[in-house]
Amino acid sequence: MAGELHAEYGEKDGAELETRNVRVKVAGRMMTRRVMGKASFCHLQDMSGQIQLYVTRDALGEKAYEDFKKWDIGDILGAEGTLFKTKTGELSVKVDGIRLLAKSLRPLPEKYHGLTDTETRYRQRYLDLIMNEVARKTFRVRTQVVNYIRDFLNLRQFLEVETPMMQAIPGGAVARPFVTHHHALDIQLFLRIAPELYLKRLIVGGFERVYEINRNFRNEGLSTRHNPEFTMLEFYQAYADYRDLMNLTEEMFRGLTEQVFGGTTVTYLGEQYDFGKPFGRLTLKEAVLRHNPTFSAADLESVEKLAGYAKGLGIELKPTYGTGKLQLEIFEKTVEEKLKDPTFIMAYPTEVSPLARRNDQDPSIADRFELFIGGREIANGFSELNDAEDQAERFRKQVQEKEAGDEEAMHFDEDYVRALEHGMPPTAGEGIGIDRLVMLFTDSPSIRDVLLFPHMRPEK
RNA sequence: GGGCCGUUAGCUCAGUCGGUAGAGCAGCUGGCUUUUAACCAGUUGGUCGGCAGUUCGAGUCUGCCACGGCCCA
Repeated sequence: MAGELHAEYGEKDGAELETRNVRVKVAGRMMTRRVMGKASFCHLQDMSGQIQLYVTRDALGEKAYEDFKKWDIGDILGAEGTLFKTKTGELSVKVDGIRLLAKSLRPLPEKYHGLTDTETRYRQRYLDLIMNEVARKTFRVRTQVVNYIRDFLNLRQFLEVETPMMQAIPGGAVARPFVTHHHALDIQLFLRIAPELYLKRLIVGGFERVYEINRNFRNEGLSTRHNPEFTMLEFYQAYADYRDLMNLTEEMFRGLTEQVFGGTTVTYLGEQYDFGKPFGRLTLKEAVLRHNPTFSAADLESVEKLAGYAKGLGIELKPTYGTGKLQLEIFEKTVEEKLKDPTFIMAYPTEVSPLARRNDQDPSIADRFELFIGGREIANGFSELNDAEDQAERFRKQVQEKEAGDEEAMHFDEDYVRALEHGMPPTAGEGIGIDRLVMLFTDSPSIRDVLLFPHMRPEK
């Protein structure tokens, strides 16, 4: 491959290459071509990079050279010959055999400006990958990130598992699902919005450390941060609590930056984030008070005060909202985007955390955290609710909200409650949005930049 | 869902006041044995996103629609 040749011979000088007479075979797509009568140069591109070919009539013969001149940029060629350096010092192959392996019937985008039209880049990703090094780099980093996370968890005795993508009861998150139908069973099925309830069934089953990296589907609008299908990591560790996971997350992210960047500084959209220093940690209420100086701690416990304040912020309110939901709404409106450096927000209201364990001292809050970086939610974790009766009660509350018209509220999952009745050890679990994480690590402004085939409206 | 911007040759883009649609690259023909945005000469290529309207005349003005981008919800 081209990259290997540059790595091995790029530093050698021309005289040394000539005496060693290194024979090589290369294959790839012809990206450039410069014909000068009886001799030509072109570049072949493969997965590892590019290598220049020097193609001459003298080395190939009249017939083969005439054929070569008819081939187009974009064609896929195989060539063999010996390595040498041109007078400008570029490692090249002096070709004595060349073949057309696949014909390109359509012209490639223009070589200088390349392909910049965003719509074409997303719809015809193959062209984007052929033309843009930045796109190739982005998807390599994506794989690197996922590989690192797998290694990190595998090393700590987590077991990677796969749980149903098609579920009769969509659970584990607050979101509107996609609906489909199973003909043979004649039942309605939902594409999963989260794997959470299945992974915790595995904890009940004795797999005390499990994780899954896979797709979730949510029937929502599209934006620079939302795609209907997206990739989540969820992991669960028995005999751990949410604080253990905060520490684990911090360690994982710090290691990840070192792996991807060789340091702990991440630049995203022109701003720098330091993953080397300890991540910030404060409770949701502390965060709200800090960014809303006119608001007092007592106000945070008053529905009237909260609702009045929220209304002033232009937040749309529903009569079912309690203090917890109102606190969260105010937090999202006034604090979230300001959390630039990695920051854990802790102690979420139980009201908005239907699967999380209540705090032992204050049952109105849950032992839960979210991690924010660059003003965006990256991770969500908590000590899991393992009290079957409390869980049944919270499902009932969700069903009431669903009946009141909230399409995103949860269903009652009887089998999940039954599993909890068999006893689930104290467990902490966490979800990390892989796409948003990759956006951060590839300096991508849109989620579409980190999805190989983002969802688009059909062309016609 | 709302607002703003965009859509002209395969690609990247011009197009003045409403008056016969242009350039570079790619393609095609010819020349050129160390080029690299190769070069030189010649040349082909258009449902100007779609449909209506105004006008003697619309790429250009107006309306509606489609797709995309950004911002907001």
